[in-house]
Amino acid sequence: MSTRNTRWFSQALLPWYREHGRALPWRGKPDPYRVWLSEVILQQTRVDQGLAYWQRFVDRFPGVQDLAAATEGEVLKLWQGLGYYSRARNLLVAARQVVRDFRGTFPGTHAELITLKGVGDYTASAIASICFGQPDAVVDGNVYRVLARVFGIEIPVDSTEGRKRFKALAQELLDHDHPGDHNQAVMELGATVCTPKNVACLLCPVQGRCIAFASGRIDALPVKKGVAKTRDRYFNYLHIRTSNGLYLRQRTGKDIWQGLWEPPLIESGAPLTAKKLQERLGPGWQVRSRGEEAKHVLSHQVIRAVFWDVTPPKREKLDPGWKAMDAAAVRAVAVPRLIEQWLKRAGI
DNA sequence: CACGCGTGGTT
DNA sequence: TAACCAAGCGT
Repeated sequence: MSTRNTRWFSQALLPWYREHGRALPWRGKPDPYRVWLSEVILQQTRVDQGLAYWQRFVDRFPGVQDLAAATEGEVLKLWQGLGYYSRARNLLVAARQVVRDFRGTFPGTHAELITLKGVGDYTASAIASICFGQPDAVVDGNVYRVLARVFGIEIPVDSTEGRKRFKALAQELLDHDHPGDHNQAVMELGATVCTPKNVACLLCPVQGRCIAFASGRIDALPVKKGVAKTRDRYFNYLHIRTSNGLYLRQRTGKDIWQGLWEPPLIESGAPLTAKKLQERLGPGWQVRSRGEEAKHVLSHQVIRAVFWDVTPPKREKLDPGWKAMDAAAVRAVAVPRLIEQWLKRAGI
């Protein structure tokens, strides 16, 4: 049990936050449903990117019961373009958990909140502190950066030891009288002042006690072990359009874009020539033209996609998982950005 | 517990 | 440009 003085941190941060914190729509009167929605949307996502999505979800699903009654397809469609689609699938699962397990009312403790799918330690702490005044400190990327700099901590934040130490420090610093504002203040400082690059130390309320600032180590903190390298993948999409419409199929399995729709896909270990594709498809298929190539960069993959214009053999039984869709049907299903952009360019 | 999961902004 | 990073989570 540390007895060092930690009060100054919150005492400097809270007034700054109340004057400079952004007026985000879920602040003010914090309704757990709206806060939960914002927290899930903002996982690994910037406020600027997530804000419009939050508004769409609140408009379409004003309460957790409304969301619980939705289909996965509709939730994915509303989520389209935001990435990390497991968040959308888990969002629906969690909404149904709240209705079934908690009679439609969000639970108010960390232990109960964390039972919800897609709600981990961070999100449970955020909801518990912001909506229910519980003394649970949040630790996100902002908190790692702020604490590493202010306290001059060189332990890698992406290590088991680091996660443990930063969590303990954040909990020690937490203002128990204002846990929600305190948590949001640290994150807001990290998002707007104590940023990864272009740090605004001159505007920082704790500059006077910041070890990294005093020792000129702002750019060296926080320490990270490193990121996993990316792999290249080659996607050959089959553009098949008949009088029945455009053929799409839904992605399944553990791969990317689970639950989203795309044209029939042949993945290869290297770029494919028209002849090679023809061999893969088999007799009767016509490879009419090689469409544009699109480079799509994900966090751990680089996808090089080619859209091939092909015609299946007459009277050939196509894969039953391939669905012929008219324009309205295509617009109604969720597609990855890569496919969304192709559809747009192709005028579909 | 190390890894995989999207997209977009910034440098 | 390639690299880095963002209000993390599930497995």
